[in-house]
Amino acid sequence: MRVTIKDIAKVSGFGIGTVSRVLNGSSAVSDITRKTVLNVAGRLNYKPNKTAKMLVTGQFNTATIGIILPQITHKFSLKILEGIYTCLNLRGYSLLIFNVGKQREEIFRQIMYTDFTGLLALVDPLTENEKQRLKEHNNKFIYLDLHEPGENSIYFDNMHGGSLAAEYLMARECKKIAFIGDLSSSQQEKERFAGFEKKLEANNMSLQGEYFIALDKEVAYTLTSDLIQQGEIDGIFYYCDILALGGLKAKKELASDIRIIGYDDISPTEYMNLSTIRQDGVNLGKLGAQKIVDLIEKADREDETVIHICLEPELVVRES
Amino acid sequence: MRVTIKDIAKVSGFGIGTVSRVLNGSSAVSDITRKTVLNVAGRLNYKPNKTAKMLVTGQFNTATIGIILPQITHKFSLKILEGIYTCLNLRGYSLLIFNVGKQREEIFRQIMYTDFTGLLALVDPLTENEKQRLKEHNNKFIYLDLHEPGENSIYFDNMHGGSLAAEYLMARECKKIAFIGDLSSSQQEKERFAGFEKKLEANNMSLQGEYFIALDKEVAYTLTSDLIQQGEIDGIFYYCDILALGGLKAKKELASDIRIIGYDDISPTEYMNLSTIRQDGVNLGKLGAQKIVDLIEKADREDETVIHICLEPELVVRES
DNA sequence: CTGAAAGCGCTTACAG
DNA sequence: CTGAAAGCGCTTACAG
Repeated sequence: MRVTIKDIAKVSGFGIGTVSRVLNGSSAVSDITRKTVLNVAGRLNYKPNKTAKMLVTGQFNTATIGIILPQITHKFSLKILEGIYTCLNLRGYSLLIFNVGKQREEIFRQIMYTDFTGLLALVDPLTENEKQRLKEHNNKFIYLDLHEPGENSIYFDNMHGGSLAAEYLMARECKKIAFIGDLSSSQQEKERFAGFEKKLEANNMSLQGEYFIALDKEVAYTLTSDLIQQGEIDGIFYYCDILALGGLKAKKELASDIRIIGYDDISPTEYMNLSTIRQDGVNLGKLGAQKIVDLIEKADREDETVIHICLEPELVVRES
Repeated sequence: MRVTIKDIAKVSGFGIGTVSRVLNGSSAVSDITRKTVLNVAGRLNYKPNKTAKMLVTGQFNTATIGIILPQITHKFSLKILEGIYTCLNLRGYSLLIFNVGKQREEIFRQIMYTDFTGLLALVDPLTENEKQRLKEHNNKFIYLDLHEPGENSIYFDNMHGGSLAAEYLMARECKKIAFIGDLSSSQQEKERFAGFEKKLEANNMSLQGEYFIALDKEVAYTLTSDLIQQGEIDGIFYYCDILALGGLKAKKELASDIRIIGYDDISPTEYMNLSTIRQDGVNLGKLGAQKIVDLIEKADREDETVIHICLEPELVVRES
């Protein structure tokens, strides 16, 4: 199979101890020995086994936090990642982003064999089986931007965010209000929608339309154009800024006085003067990193309180 | 020190084989044994040593690419990261982002003890010593967004980018041109500046001012305001969009007809109608990931050609 | 169902 | 300067 120092020893005629010494560049080896061994190692295409090296030198404790991050493409995920990274850097931890392209089972197999110390799971809930396996191996984990009773979770109050959006629209005299979401049907979306609808109903208004489309600016643009031209709608709440930005384009092009509001406050939103519900993703990431590190470093204590931190979003009023 | 299965065996009275069996949830153990062992393990706060487990089960080959990423906060770095992540996901690799907050030496110590297979180094050149250590351990690496003769590098043609910026300004009748850079004095900046200045000189023009400021929108805003009010400058090339966005704000507020151009084409740039030199960061990241994986997977072959890929930036003309 | 033993690939005193 | 041996913490046939 893989070539080991044993093979090098055999081929070169030296003992494994000597081979090890030259490979580590340590002092006491004769020049000729060094050359022969290095030569053989090269010919055999030797690659040291770091695992064995770690075991014998006792260099574990790699101080690594793993994260499961489904959609790095989404700007908002990147904010969370930025927060995590920043905090971890300060605390002296590296960050291992698990491959999510693989089958879920494959990820977990990998996790179980990786010497990381804590896990941050974003967005996607873990199955009972997965949680079980993590716990068996004494791996701490925290949900980020997602919550579940009984599990460590740090998340945003999406219900409240949804209700803020409803208030924004109602305060601007909108009477015929619609919701445009995406197809993910995530916990976040469900809650934003629920909070939104509930607030509307509390004010004796009912939703005039709800649409679930691909998470794509252009699709949102087209849909919004249609809606404006049909004239049945005068206010729209978009599940997130990506969609709202498409809507804003339609609103501008048609010079419509429809009111619209997005969610997240990602980078272009401010520049575009789009009203939105801001979530502090960087802060969520920082908090998550901080808590997981705390959890690990204080792991001895029997402090079994479940972490549940709910961050409040904030209405940002601009000119949309 | 750390508690091992040996300790559990001693305390519980069972052999280490049995302890191992219950810890792995494997079949053949009596219920009472399982309970006792689990109990002892719990009391002793046992944590399995993954390194040993890996060694014995032969589960190395963690398929992990490491990266050294100095400034994740910079939007452009995030684009590269996005590209890397996307490609790695497809190829079945995980991504380990090394802690850069630590001392450099500490990072390398960590790298040497981490079972990753390839390294992508962004922006910051490695020292001779560091390169040496990587090579000794047969770790492949590629520079990203940075180049160095003799080392694998994938990077942008910053000289050309600088000259494109000069052409943009000259084509718009600017006669008194300035450059605003940041304090990093990075390879990127030097080359953009050099390309810019050279192109100016080739057209018998000379730079009317060069300023090096903090990488901060507000600082760029203030400086640009001053420059506009002094009236000595009619065209500015900014090292990157972050700075140019500050300049754009000043231009708009003062309704100046000064011409400005940035670099990178990060997300808000398009929305703000700022002209810029676009670099495809996502693509750079993808290419880097692809090449490092190729390098690893074909490591046996004696294909020692140094990789040097230079990506061309592109002028994006908008209304600034 | 359980214990003793061999072994994963490497390092490092210890003799010589 | 070099070899033989012990050991890192764990798993897994092999007997019993």
